[in-house]
Amino acid sequence: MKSSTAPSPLRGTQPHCQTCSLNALCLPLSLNDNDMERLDDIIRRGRPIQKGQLLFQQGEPFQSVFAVRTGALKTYTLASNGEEQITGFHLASELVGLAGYNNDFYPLSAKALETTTVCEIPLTQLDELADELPDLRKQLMRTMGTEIRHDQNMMLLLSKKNAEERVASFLMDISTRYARRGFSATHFRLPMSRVDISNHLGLAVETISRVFTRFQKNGLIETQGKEIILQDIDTLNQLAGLVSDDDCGHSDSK
Amino acid sequence: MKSSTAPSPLRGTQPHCQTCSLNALCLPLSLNDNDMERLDDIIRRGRPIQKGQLLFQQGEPFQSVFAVRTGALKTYTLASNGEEQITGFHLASELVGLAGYNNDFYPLSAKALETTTVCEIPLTQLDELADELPDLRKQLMRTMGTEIRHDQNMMLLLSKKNAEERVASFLMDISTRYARRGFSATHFRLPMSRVDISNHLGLAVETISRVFTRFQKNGLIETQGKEIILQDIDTLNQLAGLVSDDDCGHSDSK
DNA sequence: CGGCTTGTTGATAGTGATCAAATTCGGTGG
DNA sequence: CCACCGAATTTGATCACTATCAACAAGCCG
Repeated sequence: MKSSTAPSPLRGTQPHCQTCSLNALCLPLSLNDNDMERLDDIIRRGRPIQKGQLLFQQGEPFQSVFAVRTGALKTYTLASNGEEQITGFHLASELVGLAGYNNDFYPLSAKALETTTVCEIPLTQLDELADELPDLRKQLMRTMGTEIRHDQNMMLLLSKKNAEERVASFLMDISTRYARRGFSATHFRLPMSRVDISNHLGLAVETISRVFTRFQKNGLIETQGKEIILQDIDTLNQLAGLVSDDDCGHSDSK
Repeated sequence: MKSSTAPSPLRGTQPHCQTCSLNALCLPLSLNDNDMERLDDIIRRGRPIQKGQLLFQQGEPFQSVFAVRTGALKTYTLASNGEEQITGFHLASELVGLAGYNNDFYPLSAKALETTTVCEIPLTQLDELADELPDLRKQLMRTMGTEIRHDQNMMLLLSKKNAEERVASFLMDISTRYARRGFSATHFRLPMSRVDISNHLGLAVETISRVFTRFQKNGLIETQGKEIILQDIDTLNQLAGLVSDDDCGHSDSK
């Protein structure tokens, strides 16, 4: 049995899944103590990644999956003409890289939006463990299923929503994810730049800026640089036409 | 060992994975004979679905995953305002429904584009089998990974490409998938309507129609209703800015 | 053959992109 | 602590792509 002899959160201290405050949200979710320890054994914790640094790059050999411990990442794909599309932002406890499963090479790149620490999970070992721990297998597939639903919601957003609806959807998405982590759902800091937001939402930067100011004039939000306060969640939700990520529109409709 | 006593393709004949011409593309891929038989045992083959019929509907209890045997399906999600976004078309051998994994309810609907037969795989049994057959588990995860990459390519298309590029991408995607099934890559029949295409690509029907005629004038394609001939694949590919679904942009770029 | 759905073509308009410029922010060094 | 520089953001003016509206043609099926 491992003992955590160093309770101080100093750099160099190796944390473990068992004591990680995120284990109820992260991959260990639903694993029993024994299984969690086996997962913990294959995880590598490296030094922090600085803002702007790449965690992995499209085309590199696909070797590991990552879980964000602190900080935030963006993942993006490159079109052959060089244009990039940000496919997602990843906050603490979220898994990055599973999109590449079945590929010898990463099909996307991941870059740190701020100083970020991650747990690295080597693919070969994760793969072996997935065959031995049914709960882990299920959790991996659940994570992939969630990713698919998220991406399909993004397709809907990109193909059917106008600029205001996109921004509202985006804000509510981030809000929900912060709330799930125990942070305020109405007052938070956006870790990404306006350019990143515009890229992700398929809009021009200028449009993001204009919608933000319009929302502010209408009393929906309050912004101060990257700090943001959601003042009228109901209207934002309505604008977003949002269906929360988990109920997937299951309702009495029709 | 099962024997196929009825070689005639009459209705009512129950085919099996072992003898299915699609087993090299479908879920049984990479399973050995023994494993394939166990998978085959849990599969149900029902009567054909007629054009326009629903295979399952968003919000219904999530009970089964399906593999298309013949025909074609579209899957789509509904926004809360009722607008629908077609997230994908599914041809023979392709799996439908995995996007809902981890959900108690289907997060999307599936409708037949033409008379279609499917293999139904009950989720609980598939789930059990996935824990017993490592190859099946890997294949399921590969399928989900492919779906994620496909959806992320769609995000790029919807957010960065103009009308002509979208249509070219679409045509090349369909072409590639037919070719993989042994059909012509240049001469095929689109199973979906123009409206479906426009919805999927985030364009108006009229725009689809106009791009088709423009392509025809420029000698890129030849159309006759749903029949289509690709006459200049190189230019189409270039327009698509396409990166084939499997190499995911791995190249010497940069 | 007639009614209805699907697809095509034309004219116009609107949303958001693009170009240009001003302003603020963030970090750095004096 | 403040001045300064480059980057990020905001604001304004104009343009373009594609949506929308309208009408027509062509399949499709009873």
